[in-house]
Amino acid sequence: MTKRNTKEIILKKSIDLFAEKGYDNVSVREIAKASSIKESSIYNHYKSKQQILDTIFEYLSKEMVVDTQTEQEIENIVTKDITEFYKIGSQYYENKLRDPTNLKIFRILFIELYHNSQIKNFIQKFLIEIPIQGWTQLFSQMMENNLIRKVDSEHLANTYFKYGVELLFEIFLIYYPEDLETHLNNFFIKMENHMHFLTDCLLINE
Amino acid sequence: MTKRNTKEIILKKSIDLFAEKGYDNVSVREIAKASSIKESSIYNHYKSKQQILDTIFEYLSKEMVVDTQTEQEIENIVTKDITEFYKIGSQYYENKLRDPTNLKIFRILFIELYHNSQIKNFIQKFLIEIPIQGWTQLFSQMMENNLIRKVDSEHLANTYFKYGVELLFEIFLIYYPEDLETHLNNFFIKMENHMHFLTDCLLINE
DNA sequence: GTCTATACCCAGATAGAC
DNA sequence: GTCTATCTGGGTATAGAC
Repeated sequence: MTKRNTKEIILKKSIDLFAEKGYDNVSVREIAKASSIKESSIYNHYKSKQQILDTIFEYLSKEMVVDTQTEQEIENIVTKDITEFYKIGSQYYENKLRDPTNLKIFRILFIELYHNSQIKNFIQKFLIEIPIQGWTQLFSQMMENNLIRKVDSEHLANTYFKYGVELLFEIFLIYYPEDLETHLNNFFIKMENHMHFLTDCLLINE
Repeated sequence: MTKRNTKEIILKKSIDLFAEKGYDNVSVREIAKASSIKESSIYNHYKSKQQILDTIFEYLSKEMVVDTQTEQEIENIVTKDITEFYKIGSQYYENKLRDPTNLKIFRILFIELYHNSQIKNFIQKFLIEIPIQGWTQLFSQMMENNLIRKVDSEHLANTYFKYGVELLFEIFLIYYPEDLETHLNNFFIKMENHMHFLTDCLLINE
């Protein structure tokens, strides 16, 4: 049974530790100890501490790819129901955030954000540009379908989604890891309430 | 002229360096070099690196105190003009954010937030609780004055202000220090636009 | 109050035996 | 592939002369 996959254990334990204390505040010695291995052995699997971090980001990048099924769903919205719109638009993020490993990696992203341009690009893309674009599209459709009044759809998308991003900053930078499950559940509830609040404000008066 | 206030120079240079690279990534050696002094001399003014950081936070805490004049102004709103409401409500934050030293210290706060409970409390208080409370009060007044439709004023406050906090996270964690001036100017413009967007959505139909 | 010199510790990483 | 042993560098902080 040489099948004790050391390389993967090192990765898992690194994710745990980086998420808890930040990359800089975790030593290779700690990772080694957590992995029940000697420091030097780590270098048989990763050429440096940095490479462990790179591997983690690589993993997440693959995770975040928008599958073609979701893309299709967004394209094919013909329903007239706001709830249906909401479900389709939020499903993608909910799937990603419900995964425990992803959560830890997100925590790492938020911690290291300030001095890592790779992360900056990632966050800008996946937490700002893509979502705002998607929600703008969805709100535009709602307006065309006369579900809500016609206003600046991009500003509406920002109003909706930046609220959520702020909540994520709170969760990952302030509350983590306390009551993570609870905060996350509240997050989804709040986002749905927020959507209702906004669409209520924009109801068509007939 | 023994009036070359070393203690203050050390503090200023520390603020610069911590804001640039984060507390952990700045060494006492660096601070000494930037202050044109030897490492050991720093310990004549501060008993540890940590104490320099404490002094910085102490400074900001004094800065952020709400003066009684502002409090009075908020109490005494009798005007019927939305713009006037907005000015009074946002003046306090604008004053704080226009100061270059405060900006650097805010950057430090955002960087160190994830592992410093002192900062967590500070941010929760000054960037979440107090503002939301203040804006809730202001929106309530607007509703009583029939300037906008009656909706959940606290949710409206969150909708308004969390948008701004998210922008601050972007500015201090992603864009800093590039085009800081520009981003800050845009921030104030965006916040005013956002206010108009929300109040427009809630205009009374007569 | 500032200096030189240094103590002491822990970081990341490597060499080479098994 | 894992170990022991060790290198090198940089970190915070102190002692004691001037």
